[in-house]
Amino acid sequence: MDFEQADALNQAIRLLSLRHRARAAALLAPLGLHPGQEALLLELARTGPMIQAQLSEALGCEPPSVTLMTRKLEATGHIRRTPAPSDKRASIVELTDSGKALADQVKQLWCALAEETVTGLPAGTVEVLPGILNTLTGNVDTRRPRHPHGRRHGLVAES
Amino acid sequence: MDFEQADALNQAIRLLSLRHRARAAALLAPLGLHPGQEALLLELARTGPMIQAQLSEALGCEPPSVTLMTRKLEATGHIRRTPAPSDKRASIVELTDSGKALADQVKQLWCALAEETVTGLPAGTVEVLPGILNTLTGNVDTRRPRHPHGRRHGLVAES
DNA sequence: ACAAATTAGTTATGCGCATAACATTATTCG
DNA sequence: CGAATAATGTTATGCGCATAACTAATTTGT
Repeated sequence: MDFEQADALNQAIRLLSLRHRARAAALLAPLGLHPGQEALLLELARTGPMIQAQLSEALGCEPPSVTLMTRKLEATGHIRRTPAPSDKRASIVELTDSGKALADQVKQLWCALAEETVTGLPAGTVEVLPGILNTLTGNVDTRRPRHPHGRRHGLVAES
Repeated sequence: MDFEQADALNQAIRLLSLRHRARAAALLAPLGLHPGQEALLLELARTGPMIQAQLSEALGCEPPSVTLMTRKLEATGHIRRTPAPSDKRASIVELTDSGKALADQVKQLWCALAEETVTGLPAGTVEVLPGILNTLTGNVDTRRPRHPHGRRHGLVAES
């Protein structure tokens, strides 16, 4: 691949990251949220109470980031952290009532943002887009074991 | 669009941002660069000496970000900032020799990263991918001129 | 059983990015 | 002209994200 093509691609990804995040920030600001925090709330809404290590895995960011994010969301009263009885190292994170309400609002915004994002795309593209993006992500994902040519989009839980 | 679809899309964009940036960081680290800085070097290599305001526009980030990034790249000796003779407010930014050499190395990495990123994509997808991503970016870009259509599809108006 | 290795979480630090408030210089216009 | 306005850049501050170094708790292996 020549540099022109490569640069167009990398630049496009970088710009999409910046603008999509900026747009998310603008939408989330009225709710008192910063971009990144919504993902944590949505994950808790989807999966229920969980350990920070699981959050780190689900969100795709490192434990220290989770520590700081949960601390701030706890300070604003949207989540609660309680020590896990079965493991004295771990702390269980869960949504408070205000956190649940906020997550519902985020869901609304999230739909609006997605629709805004894909406006004007060629027919049929919207359906395959998430798959394409996930393929790209998988290709550069260093934290999760690489499946060389594995065609299996495993819906199976890994042991 | 229902929440499942919207979430899949937004989440996919967020994760791609994180992982692509992380992969870029891993590739750039041996060169002593942090992700984001490579874009500045490449822009200077592409366009030649320019004002910080132009860099801000080209990179799609705000002037204070440019101030800090240029300061750090100047400290590491890769760029040079000289006062503009025609405009006492502005400062001209340009690559030093070491900066030019570094930019060339970045170009190599950038090609490798792009190829790695698009591995395994359906035939024909690679060619249209940058265009798709740019469409998405344009749809959520608040700093650029609004969509050519007068029609505003956004659900949240920013007065 | 107990030392070694792993795992959960935190603290410290640094970068890129943002907004807000500000100083300085250019430009526009009454 | 001179005053209002716009543009360039900086400082201060804050968030998300990262890595490195650390503590404390749990699991493993012999």
